[in-house]
Amino acid sequence: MPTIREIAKEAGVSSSTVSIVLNGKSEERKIPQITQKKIMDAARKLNYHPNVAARRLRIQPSDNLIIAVFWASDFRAPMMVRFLQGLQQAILKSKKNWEVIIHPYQNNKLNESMQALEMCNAAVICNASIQDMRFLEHRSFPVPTVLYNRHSDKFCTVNVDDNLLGAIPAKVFADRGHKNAGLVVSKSVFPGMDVRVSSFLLHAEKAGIAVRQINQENSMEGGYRGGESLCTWNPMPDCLFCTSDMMAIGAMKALLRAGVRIPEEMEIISVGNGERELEEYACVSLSVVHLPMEKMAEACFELVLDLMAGKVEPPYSVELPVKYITRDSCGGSADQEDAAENR
Amino acid sequence: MPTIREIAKEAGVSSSTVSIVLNGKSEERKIPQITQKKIMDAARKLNYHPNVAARRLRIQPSDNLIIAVFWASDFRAPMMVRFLQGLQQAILKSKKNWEVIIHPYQNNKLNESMQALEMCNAAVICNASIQDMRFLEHRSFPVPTVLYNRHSDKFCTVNVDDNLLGAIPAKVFADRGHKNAGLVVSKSVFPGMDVRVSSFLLHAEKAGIAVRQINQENSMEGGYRGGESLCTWNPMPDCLFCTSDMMAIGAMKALLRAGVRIPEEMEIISVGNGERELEEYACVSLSVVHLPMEKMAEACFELVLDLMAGKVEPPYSVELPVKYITRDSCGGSADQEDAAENR
DNA sequence: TTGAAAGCGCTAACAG
DNA sequence: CTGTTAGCGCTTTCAA
Repeated sequence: MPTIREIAKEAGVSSSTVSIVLNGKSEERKIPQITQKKIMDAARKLNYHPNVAARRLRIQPSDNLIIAVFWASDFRAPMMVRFLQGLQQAILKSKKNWEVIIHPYQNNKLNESMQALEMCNAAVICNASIQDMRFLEHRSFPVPTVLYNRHSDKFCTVNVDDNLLGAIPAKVFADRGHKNAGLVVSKSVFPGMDVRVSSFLLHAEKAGIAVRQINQENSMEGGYRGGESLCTWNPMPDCLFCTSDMMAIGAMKALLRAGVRIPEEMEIISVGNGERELEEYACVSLSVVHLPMEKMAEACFELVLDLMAGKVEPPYSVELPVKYITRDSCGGSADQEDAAENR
Repeated sequence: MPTIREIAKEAGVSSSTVSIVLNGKSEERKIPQITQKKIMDAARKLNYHPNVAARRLRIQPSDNLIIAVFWASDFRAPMMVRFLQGLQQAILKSKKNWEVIIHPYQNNKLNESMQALEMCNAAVICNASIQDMRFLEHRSFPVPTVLYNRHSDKFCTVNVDDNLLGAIPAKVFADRGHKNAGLVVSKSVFPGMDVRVSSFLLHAEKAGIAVRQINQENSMEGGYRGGESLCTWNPMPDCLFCTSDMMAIGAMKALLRAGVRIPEEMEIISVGNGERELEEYACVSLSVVHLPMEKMAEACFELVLDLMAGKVEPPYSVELPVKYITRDSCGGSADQEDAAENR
């Protein structure tokens, strides 16, 4: 990367003149057109880009702190919104001046994004894949860092009980007398997901519920395909557990379209990882095991603060409770009539 | 903000020792516990936070460029996801090393977030309110900047034709013989929204369509309330235009619950500002005037590149076409049977 | 109208 | 084990 001095040499002027021109202050400093042009040409020729760190160091602006959130820019991107909301809340509560920057990264390529770490005062790393985790464990970190929804014996982390996330729906289905469950899952991208699934399978088995599993993409379309294949089974299951809201909504659409009545003929529970409204305003409002992402974000932030204050030493893990939210798609306490009308 | 040197003075050591300890390299450099403790205590006492710009300047890591996206962290947050996808696409195409950081900011408080501008090589500012725009117009910018979905005679901008966004649904309704329309809108947060609404009103009037307007919050809940009040009208409208997907989906739920058949008794068109799947997998798939956010993001990025290469001078505006997407909620070319089944 | 020089806060090489 | 020192790239006086 060329510096301002190289531009100066190329243009045959001093570096301060270059700085003036490049910052658009030619007028007030009365730099003649010819000089300006020489400089601009040189800058273009050398493909100059200002070094932002140097500029900032010099300008030395505000004294607020920067927290970076690393988030995978794949199918999980939509969930960033809930996390962000929680984080903003926590920051407001703290009454301190924190700026948030979100750094989207490619799955398995967290290592390529690490330069951003060096420009912040604290970091929360989310969605790390197994490979990304391996990278993280082997790296020394210049800033206080918290991991979201992962386990580590090097970092501070914030988690939920993945076992419960699978056990609760199994128990609800058992309590409601179901014996034949469908399970629509997406490809596991971190160990916790496997835990959820195997926990569901385990508790279903214990309760004498037969389970058949469908693997699909984590999207409404994937869920729709899952729902379609569910319809071809004989006998059809009488209940369905999906590991994401997206898939549940897709599956619901496929089932309704095939004439399956929800919840009368098929009760559905999902892992509540999407926006609340998405669940509430689904064709049939969706019963979920709520993943408290906003609360988790708050916990991440508090952990960062504690880490910085030396109140906590890594590794230290916070685990938040999950809760089952009953809506129309399974056990809806509200009027079943409404649910029927909604089909 | 205290510096490393102040810590050093406080602890009675040199600044390099402080640097070593604070970077967790005490072991390899064999700094004794006592010294470590002195330093840590001093740092804590003075509430030390490293200056990230200085660190970065020194470390001088990768040579990739940083583009910052400023996005309002309110009800518009979910739309960030689509923008981001488009941006990532554009970056991939460019074959250059760009890192994206998203900087969420509070509506009307863009000015407080501007320090982030100084740490990036380019910026796209989105969702600026009128007040934010006023601030922007009066400020000189150190980095190439593009405005998303706004008009300016200072900046480069990327837009759609807001007139069309209102005119198209009016025309579709007219062509389909409707005479009585509902209009659910959220509070205007930038002039373009007013243009969309007044354009719809204008073209509806021209076509002899009576319109009644409901103002609601931009959310599914707001849409639901809008749908509820629609049901109380006499006569009920036979078509509905919503200025956002969220509201349309909420309204649809209210209407279906009230027993209104969609599209037979009520055709719905929305401004397609949400995720495609959300529209496709709504109870009745949603016809929309598609807002090409991904394409707009790409255009923003290309404009940034052109700006940096000197191929373009601000102000320069790019306008992208919008297109009407027919789905079941209005004129669904597909089988009406399916639509009926979905109720 | 332009250049020389100081210095932002930090890290790392090297010297003690 | 710890301190001295150079310098990252930039902006901004101040002097010429």
